[in-house]
Amino acid sequence: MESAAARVTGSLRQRVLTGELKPGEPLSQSRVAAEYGVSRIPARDALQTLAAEGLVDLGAFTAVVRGTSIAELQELYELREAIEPLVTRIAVPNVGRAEVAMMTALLDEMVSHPSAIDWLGANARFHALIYTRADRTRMIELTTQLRRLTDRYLYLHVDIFGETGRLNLEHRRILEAVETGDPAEVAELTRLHIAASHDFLLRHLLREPAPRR
Amino acid sequence: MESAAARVTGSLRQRVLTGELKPGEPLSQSRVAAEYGVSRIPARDALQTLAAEGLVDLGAFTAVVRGTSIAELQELYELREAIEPLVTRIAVPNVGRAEVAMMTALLDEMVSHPSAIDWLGANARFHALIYTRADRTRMIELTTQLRRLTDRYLYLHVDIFGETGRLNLEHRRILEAVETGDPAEVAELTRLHIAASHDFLLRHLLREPAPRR
DNA sequence: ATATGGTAACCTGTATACAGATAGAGCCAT
DNA sequence: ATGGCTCTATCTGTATACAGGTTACCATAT
Repeated sequence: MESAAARVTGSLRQRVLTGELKPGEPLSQSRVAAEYGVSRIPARDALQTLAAEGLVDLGAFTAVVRGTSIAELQELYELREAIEPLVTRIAVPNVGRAEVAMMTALLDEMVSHPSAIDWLGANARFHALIYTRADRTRMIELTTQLRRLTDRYLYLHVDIFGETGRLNLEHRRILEAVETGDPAEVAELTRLHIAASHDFLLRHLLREPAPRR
Repeated sequence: MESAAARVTGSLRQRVLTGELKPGEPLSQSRVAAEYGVSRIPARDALQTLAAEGLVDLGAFTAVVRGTSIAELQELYELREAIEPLVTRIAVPNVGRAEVAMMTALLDEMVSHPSAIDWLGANARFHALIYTRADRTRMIELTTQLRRLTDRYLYLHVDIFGETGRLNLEHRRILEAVETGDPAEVAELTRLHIAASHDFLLRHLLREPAPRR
């Protein structure tokens, strides 16, 4: 069974990620509680969880949907570029046929032009299939969290579909290197893959009017 | 003013870190609440916070003080070795005389043989003085958290004082490189500093009977 | 027009109360 | 004696209630 708090957390997370709840929007415990038909306690739990994930700010007065900034984006990508290649290097020797098969399927799924949310989901699962085999619980948790936060920038500021071609190609290269079984090569491709997304986002953000609040 | 939840969180954190609360010890909301003379809600908040920090496990039935393992230690140090040199490289160009002066004072403090808890505190502040100047909120937060978790292993399993000589020397080298203003050099010295602590802990842990639960 | 003070609406932190879930002790059958 | 079952202690999740604190607005004074 799923607790009310978990349900609210999951729903709010989606709504913040997709931009339905906009940066700066206040999320009071009472209103969240009323909206989901629960009491304030699970609403409060959900907001605390999301705050720990970095999706909302827990101000003194009321919680607000966290804003975005180029400085934060920079920081998030610096972390991803440091950690994901590390996990990759550790994981690749343990990646077997089962994972390769599933990654191939996910690659097809991404090529078949799904919605943005589905594409990003498949993308996350693609990389997760490698990372899981590193057997590093905390690293994987951290990676998931960082990826969620950067994906938010994609949702909010960018139309992905100009780039899926390049991204699909990079994924194919990564998959090939996985099959070859060269950890350092996969790690380096992963780093480049992340750096490319960073550049891509940066180009779009610098073109936008002003960082939304 | 400090909320009841914050007070409980801080106190429990100390008690878990120093080993007064041992790995595996159950922490029920009710007992924590009773012990601190508060209601269950702030106790619950405190346990959630500590769970997010990785100091307790939030099982289905009751929260328990998180255990230690060589695998987790490995993972924590891998992360620290990846992130702290990165923050260092970014921060060093912004470190000024004020920081160097304070770091010198902290170094003296550490040389003067304080208690383990004070030594570790000064040590944390020493490195934090560099990191702060990187202006990377999330990285610093993450670094703080990782350091706390590894410090716990020092408290639980090791008597530091065999090693303070080496550690003080490494700190002095780091400080010198900071004064010279060579980011790459400070970053590398930091990485080695962390790796040395990892090795040190590992040697002691492998000598112990069994990983405590 | 601008500054000031008071008030109402809203929000959080915390306490208390209740229902459902879980673990462990003891009992029963084999 | 042992395996399984039931019962009770305890625990968590959630609802509701209350006591401050904060914000914003409006009326009033300058």
